[in-house]
Amino acid sequence: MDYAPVVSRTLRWYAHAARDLPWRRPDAGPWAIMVSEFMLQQTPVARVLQPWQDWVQRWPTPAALADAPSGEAVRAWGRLGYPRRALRLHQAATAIRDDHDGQVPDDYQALLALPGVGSYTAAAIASFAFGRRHVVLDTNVRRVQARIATGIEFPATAPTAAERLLAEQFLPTEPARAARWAVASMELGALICTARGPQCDQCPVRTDCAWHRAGRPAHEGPARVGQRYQGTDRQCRGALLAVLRSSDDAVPAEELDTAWPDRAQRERALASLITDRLVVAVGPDRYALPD
DNA sequence: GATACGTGGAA
DNA sequence: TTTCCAAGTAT
Repeated sequence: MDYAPVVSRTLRWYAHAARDLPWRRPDAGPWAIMVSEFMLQQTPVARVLQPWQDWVQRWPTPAALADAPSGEAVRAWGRLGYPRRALRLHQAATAIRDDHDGQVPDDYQALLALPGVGSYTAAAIASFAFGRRHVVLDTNVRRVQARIATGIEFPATAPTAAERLLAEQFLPTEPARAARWAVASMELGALICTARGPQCDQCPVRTDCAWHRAGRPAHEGPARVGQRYQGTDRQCRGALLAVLRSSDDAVPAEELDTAWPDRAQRERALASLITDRLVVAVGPDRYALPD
């Protein structure tokens, strides 16, 4: 199948419809882009904008972040969620400072070796920051591909080998064009080809879309497993960490007690936070963010 | 491959 | 009010 027309139409659409996001501007370097990619993992753009500004201003280089205590990274992460990302970004910054002369690597494999960088993020940084040709397969692109090429409303739970092969067929040969396709196809998924209420009437490739041509058939198969939050260990961890973030000093255990009434769950969550190195025990029954 | 891992806004 | 889901990674 020749997807060149799909690529061309999408690039033409992106040229006028793209959002003006700060990490896409010419003055955003590889490090600023890398910070944005960490923050955007499972987190909407709207919630990332302010924390990203704060981070790149406070820590304009990987070395600047690496030289700060990891607990400060966790504190500055605020309520973005998944605070292990802050820790891994700090670890990645340390590796870049120590092993890459302070420069974000431009090579996919070197990026992939960094903590918190998986196949998506490595490809995204290589593509967006360095103009390299890579399949950038995020949730948006997967949904766009599923609809255009496969004719189904939603892709499988996890990326498959078939999806990667399909993505290769879309990817233009020329690196700069491939990089533009990567960001443009993500944008199409984020703005038009959305999970709920897709705007097919505004879609530049609706005539190329197998799902649209088929009359937008509803998704078959089991509904996705819902992710509960209320009452979970994750919520408990979040509550405990919020207390520690708000304090400049170590916090006595009694103060954590007030943040989560269930003792067994609280202790289990605290232990897991310590295992994850998001929290350290300092002195008898006192806890703090790590150094 | 399934599961754990935060948070908040929109439907 | 409940459910869905948002530029994933690590185990």
